[in-house]
Amino acid sequence: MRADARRNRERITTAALRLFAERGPEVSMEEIARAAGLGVGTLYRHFPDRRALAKEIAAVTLEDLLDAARAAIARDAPRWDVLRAMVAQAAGRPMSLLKSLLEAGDTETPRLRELQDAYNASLTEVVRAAQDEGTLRRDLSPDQVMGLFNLALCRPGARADDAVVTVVLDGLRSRGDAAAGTGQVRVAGR
Amino acid sequence: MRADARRNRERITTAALRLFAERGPEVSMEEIARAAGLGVGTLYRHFPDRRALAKEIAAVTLEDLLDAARAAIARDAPRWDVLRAMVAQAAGRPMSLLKSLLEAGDTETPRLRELQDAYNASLTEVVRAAQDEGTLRRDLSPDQVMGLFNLALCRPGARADDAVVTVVLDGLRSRGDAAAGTGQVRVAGR
Amino acid sequence: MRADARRNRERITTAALRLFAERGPEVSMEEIARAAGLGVGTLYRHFPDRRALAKEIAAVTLEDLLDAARAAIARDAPRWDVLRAMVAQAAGRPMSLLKSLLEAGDTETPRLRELQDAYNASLTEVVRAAQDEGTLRRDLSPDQVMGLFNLALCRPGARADDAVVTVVLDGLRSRGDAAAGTGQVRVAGR
Amino acid sequence: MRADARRNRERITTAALRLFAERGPEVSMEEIARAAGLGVGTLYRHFPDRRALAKEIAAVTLEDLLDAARAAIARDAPRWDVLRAMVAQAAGRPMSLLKSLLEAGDTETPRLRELQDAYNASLTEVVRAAQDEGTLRRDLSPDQVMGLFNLALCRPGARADDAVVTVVLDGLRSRGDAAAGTGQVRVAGR
DNA sequence: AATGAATGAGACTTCATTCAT
DNA sequence: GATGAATGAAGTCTCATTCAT
Repeated sequence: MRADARRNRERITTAALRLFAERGPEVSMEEIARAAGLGVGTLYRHFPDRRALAKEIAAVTLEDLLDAARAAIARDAPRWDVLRAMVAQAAGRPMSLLKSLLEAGDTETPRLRELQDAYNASLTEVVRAAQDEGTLRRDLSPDQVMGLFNLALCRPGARADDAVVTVVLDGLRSRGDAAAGTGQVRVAGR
Repeated sequence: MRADARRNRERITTAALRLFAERGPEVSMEEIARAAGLGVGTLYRHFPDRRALAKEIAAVTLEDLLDAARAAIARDAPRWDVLRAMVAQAAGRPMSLLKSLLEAGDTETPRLRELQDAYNASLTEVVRAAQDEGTLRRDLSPDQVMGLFNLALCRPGARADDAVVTVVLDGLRSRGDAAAGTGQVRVAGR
Repeated sequence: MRADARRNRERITTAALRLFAERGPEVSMEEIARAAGLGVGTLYRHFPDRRALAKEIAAVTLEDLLDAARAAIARDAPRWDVLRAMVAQAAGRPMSLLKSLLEAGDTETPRLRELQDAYNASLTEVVRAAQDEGTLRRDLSPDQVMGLFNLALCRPGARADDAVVTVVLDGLRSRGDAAAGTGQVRVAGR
Repeated sequence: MRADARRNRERITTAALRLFAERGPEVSMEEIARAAGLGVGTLYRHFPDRRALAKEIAAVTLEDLLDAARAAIARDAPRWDVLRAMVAQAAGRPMSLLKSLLEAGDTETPRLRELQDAYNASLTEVVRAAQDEGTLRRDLSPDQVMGLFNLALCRPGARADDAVVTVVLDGLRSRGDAAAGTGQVRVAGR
């Protein structure tokens, strides 16, 4: 691939990443192209159709999250903190895109599936460990935890420390844990 | 209104209620008509435009929720249980429609506004009482609680006792409360 | 035909006459029915379709005009005055409907055709006589005079003595005629 | 703008100009597109909506008329002849479109408004001068003259020398003028 | 027979996708 | 290879016409 082609592809994914994150999964192709400073034609040269672009963005996002997750996992810290880090990482990403792709249930995209599997595997690992260390409640499967993360983060303007995330994290905390619920939600005047 | 017209109006609202709940606020008029076993024209005879239908469905939903909320409030039970009942009532309703209408910010529909205000008032009342009785965490405003409910329930297939709702409710529970977190999430195989 | 049926038919034609005259040939069937205080169904019972109603209104109008024309013709007055009377009669009638039907060129409606023929015959008679008496310019066919009348009158709010009618009549006046152009147009401030 | 785009835009305006002139202001976008040999989408790329197309056609028409009017005004000829030239220019143009836009009363389109004002100014100038030179009857305001022109020309197939135009012009001629009414209408067999 | 509800074709418009330049 | 113009299917809405009550 030529240098300019690579540059264009990059511009597209950057623009799409931002727009999908800021405005949800329904942004028009025209708009993405405009934000990338390119014509639609170029967009379609790089991605055969809208789904392909969406999947690419999803994949890139998952790769990033996976890298960050692995880094967090490698650290010598309570698994609960690793979980929190994974949530923090996901804030500001196009999670609603991930979710809508997941809901659409596309079984034919190996790369995406692999990434999802890998991410799920990492998450599962952390979830199990956190459950073992007694910080994460035991009655949830990793998938369900994933669902809750998605939920907490699939909002425009989601931040890692806002009320929703805090409450969800507290809800995930093990009940027997005395240290639970130390996070305080800032009461905002709407 | 003639018997057949009433019957058809009912069919329309039933179909719309279901489709908006199952598939979100973007279902097409054509599809709603089809689901009701009617032509599009009939839809438009009963509701001048898409917004009107959406508002009607929203209003009906809010009325139901409000009735149920008032009934629950009237009962002699812990306010926490009232909150739970309100959440339970909302499951399976077109909450995402409510949300999108709220976001669209239509100030010109008195009935809807009144219902929203009344519902908010009820919720606020319960929230404050639950915070007073020490079951609901004190660092959240009623609006934030509302936001969390919306979040927990604006999903296709949301159920009153699924993992998401359970975790969110637990996250809302006051930390000092020894009885907290008794609810068990069923571990589902995805 | 029963008495109430006749009454309804009358209501319809009255309403249609007025609406076609005031608002042109595009009024909706619904609106005509409403103005008549009836349901659309009743309208369609009396007139198989929109064209039929339009033709009926056109026919009624032509009949009226024809009666008035014949009365005027019978009088002992200059033929020019008869012409003017015919124009005056036509003001406030649904002339644009007549025109649009004429343009649509429906050859299959005997009654309408007969009426048009009869009216044309009367007009032709008057036109020829006026041309003979030297008041109407000689370079126009009766059809063209008819066209000009239509033109002068196919306006919402056309009145028998407004600027347009005056100018058209003056333009029709024979040039050699010393008495021509006595009519003064009121200069309106728009 | 690319060559093909310009060509297509031209095709659209040409087709629209013709259809609006021949069939009035209500032609469908579909039909205009078909007449231009293009898809509807292309129409909408060039003109955001129906009104925009209509305004463009109106503006182009007014520009043409204004140019021709100014050229005629600049000539050393009786103002009456200038008036006639202005009428002649307008024949075959989509005057009914102009009229309907005027009636719709769009105050938000500066260009169109300027053109209308400029054209009205030119016409007013010529009308006053013709009244001063004694050829145009004095009992009409420029607006009324404009109204008569519209009337004479808002017909499908209006031609500069047909019976209607001739009669209207003769009706506008000053009565004291001995030379009046020299124009002969061709008697058509319709 | 009267009513007005139901129908569906057609109008306007948007946007994912294809294709000429 | 890039561009943005062209396409047409699909969505919302209207209205002439049909039909159940």
